[in-house]
Amino acid sequence: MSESKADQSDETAKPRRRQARGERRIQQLLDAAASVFCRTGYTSASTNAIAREAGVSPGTLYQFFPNKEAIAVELGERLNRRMLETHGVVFTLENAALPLRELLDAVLDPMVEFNCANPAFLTLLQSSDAPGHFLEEHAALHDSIQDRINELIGVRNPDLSPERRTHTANMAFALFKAGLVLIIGHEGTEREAYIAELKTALYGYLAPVLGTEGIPAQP
Amino acid sequence: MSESKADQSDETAKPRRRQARGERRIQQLLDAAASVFCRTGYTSASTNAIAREAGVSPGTLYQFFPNKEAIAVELGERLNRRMLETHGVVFTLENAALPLRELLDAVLDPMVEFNCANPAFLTLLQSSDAPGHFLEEHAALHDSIQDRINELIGVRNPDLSPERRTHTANMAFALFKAGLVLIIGHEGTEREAYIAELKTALYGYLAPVLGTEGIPAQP
DNA sequence: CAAGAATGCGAGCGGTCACTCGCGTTTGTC
DNA sequence: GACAAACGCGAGTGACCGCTCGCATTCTTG
Repeated sequence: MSESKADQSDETAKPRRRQARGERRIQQLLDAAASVFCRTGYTSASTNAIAREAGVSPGTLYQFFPNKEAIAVELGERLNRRMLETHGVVFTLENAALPLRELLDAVLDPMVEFNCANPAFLTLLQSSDAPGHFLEEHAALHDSIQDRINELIGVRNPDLSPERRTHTANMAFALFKAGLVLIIGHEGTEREAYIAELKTALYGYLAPVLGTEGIPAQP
Repeated sequence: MSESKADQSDETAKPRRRQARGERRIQQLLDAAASVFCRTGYTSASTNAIAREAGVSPGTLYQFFPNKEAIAVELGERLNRRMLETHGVVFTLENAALPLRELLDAVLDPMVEFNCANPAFLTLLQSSDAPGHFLEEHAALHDSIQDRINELIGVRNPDLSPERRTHTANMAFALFKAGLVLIIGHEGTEREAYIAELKTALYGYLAPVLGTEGIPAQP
């Protein structure tokens, strides 16, 4: 899935040459899948419904994905990749040194915006049903974000024990996801209100651990 | 599907006389359902699996429940009823007047204990898939808890605008559920640690709104 | 252009699931 | 004991779902 054209050393001779049309179809199908997953969740989403939403036949769908699970995995990977691009901008050392209030703005605003624009990401992160291998991918998604938070806390407060740091990172992420559900579930000024509430909550939780002041630049 | 021979006026014409054996079966089936729902989620749980777990045949299951949805609804109602008994003890005026730290202990400890003992409750609260009517029941469950929180905030800080109070109650409940997921997902000292983290988070969030001090008794 | 590969289709296959039905067993009531 | 109602069974039914297959169409390449 990941390596499309690289002749990898060992296995999987993949002589599949995609045409531009094919890449376009894949994108259509993933967009449709995101829409259907959001509406019904992973398990209840039927591949026929995804194909219909994409305006293609079931057979065409299986031209590009070996099975239903692969659709969710590929969608998750793509969203995660785009999320990590946001991460790269967001979890920087400069941001980590900011006063807490500004740090939260700098981290949360892009994250919230991304998730409002791509609600499927939250859906995949939350989906607790789903069979076997999908759960592993799910966990990987989770950890990849978790690590960033963990790292940021470590930079900001190096004296914290690793256990407390992990607990704090886990809880902070969980609180963030909980807030996201409310945020995505509302619109307009209501949404803005919940964004503010989420920041308040995280500020109150993290202030004692990370301090409210910024960190001066190191020599 | 729904009511086959219902005289619809208001009451359900229910000439069904249950024997003690039947009530016992119903409890067995609900226990089995709780177990299966927890393991696989609502959608992926099959009625055959529930019947097997309860040690009865599929036909017997349908002697007591008209369809799969009704099982989840009845289970939700029973758990909610038991939860409300806990609520009654927990959301009292005396508790509302306590210093915030103790208020959180008084409210959260029983709630956490209940949810650890009945993980199906969280599963039903979280289940985002599930078809039509189940979602209404789900929302009702949700609101019934939400109202209690709303009320407690109102008693504690009557000057808060209704909108802010609702936002605060929603967010507090969301944070609680997020913490519960972590708590139920761990055991032993890890679990204790996350309980402490959840209390810290809620304290940090609620302190500016509710105040940290207790409220003296009114004349 | 010709040939082969990639794309596209949709009826249909095997399987699972929610739910039913006919019939046998237990229980309560007179 | 007699009768009806509640309980219990499990093979079976229809619907849906993931996925396949044979065949038609479109693109790339030489």
